[in-house]
Amino acid sequence: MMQQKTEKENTSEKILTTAFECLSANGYANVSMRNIADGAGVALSQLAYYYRNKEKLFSEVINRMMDQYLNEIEATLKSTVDEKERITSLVRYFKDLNRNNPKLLRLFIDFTAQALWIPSFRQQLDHLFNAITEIIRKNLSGNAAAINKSLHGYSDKSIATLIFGALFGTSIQIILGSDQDSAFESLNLAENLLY
Amino acid sequence: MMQQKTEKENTSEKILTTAFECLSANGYANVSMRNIADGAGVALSQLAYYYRNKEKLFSEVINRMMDQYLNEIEATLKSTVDEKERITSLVRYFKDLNRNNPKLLRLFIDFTAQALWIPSFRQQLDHLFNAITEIIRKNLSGNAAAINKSLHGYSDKSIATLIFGALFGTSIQIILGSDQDSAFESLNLAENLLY
DNA sequence: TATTTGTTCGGACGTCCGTTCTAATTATAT
DNA sequence: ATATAATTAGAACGGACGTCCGAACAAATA
Repeated sequence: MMQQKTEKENTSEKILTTAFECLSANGYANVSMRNIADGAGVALSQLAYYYRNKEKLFSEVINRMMDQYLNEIEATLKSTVDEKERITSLVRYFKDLNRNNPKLLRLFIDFTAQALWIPSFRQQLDHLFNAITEIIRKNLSGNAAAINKSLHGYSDKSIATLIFGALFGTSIQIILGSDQDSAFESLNLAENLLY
Repeated sequence: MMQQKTEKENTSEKILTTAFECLSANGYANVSMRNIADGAGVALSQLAYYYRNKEKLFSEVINRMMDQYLNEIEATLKSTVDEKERITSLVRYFKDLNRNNPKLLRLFIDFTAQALWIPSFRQQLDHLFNAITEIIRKNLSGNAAAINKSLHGYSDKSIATLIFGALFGTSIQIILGSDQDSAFESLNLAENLLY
């Protein structure tokens, strides 16, 4: 029946959104399956029923976030007509993330650390890194030329990796540092440098 | 007596070095006090005797590393006579870390994630971030001038934060990515960009 | 030697964890 | 209505965890 099917989707979905909230607020190691079950208002065994185990559940949370935000990034870039401004708008997207969505950044930083020790997470994160740097690489256009004017022999991929590294590394300092405003200025600096 | 004092230092020291090995190999969440006690060949209760609890023990491990490597960095920079080369040699130091001391980088990445949830770790990491960016800031000399030739209004601190962010973020990609060599090229690129 | 002080040890406590199992309930199909 | 499958709830399992305690031991003092 329709009713039952939507109920089911609601249950699995509620688990997933609750898992995101718990994980982004407390981190993978500090969140138990019981926390999530209680938060979602479902029985503990439901988590295993829909997602098998904790690792797969977290993996699914990350997958959702990856899909959503990679699409957002691509959409943002496509809507930027001036090619030279595309990298700039990407930096702006990162600034928005820091300002308005620190939960997501915390989730990804925590996931990054987990990926050090859990092979399946590592593979998933590698995919994310490649997707992001590939997006950057495709939108370098003018920037790469400017860089290669003075330096030679560096691939677009290396440039993209460095740019993403700067954005990611600076975001970590913003999230964790004591004077976040000062660190945030570094993203403004990055935006101007890349224009 | 002398004998007894060195014995004591040996025990506490053995715990500390074993803790470093365990933590850099498996991460804070995956290492138990029993693992460390077994690895060091001492009784479990010795860990509490010398370091009170797990959090303090890890904190002490990090403190040691901070002292050691901050000193190494300062020494490296002081031995670089040409002022314009100092940032370059700092990037080289980071490259060495990626090549020869991935254990340490893993430890710091894991510690960074823990700092998201544990206040005392966060404070400690903030201190480390400030120390590193301050070192970079003091040694900018020519670089800042070059940047400020085209851009105005950005403090040396912002520049230093961005540089460290780039080094840290790129290192994370090197440690976790599947093609590490390609990511490593980004550090070479950073070195050339900053010269 | 007797006493005090600093170490070391093994073990136990209570708690929380992820996972699994069984029984009950509900929906679907015959 | 009855049988079959899907879904739910709750309890229980075995294990690992950080922490704590009291006894045993060694060293230093006097």
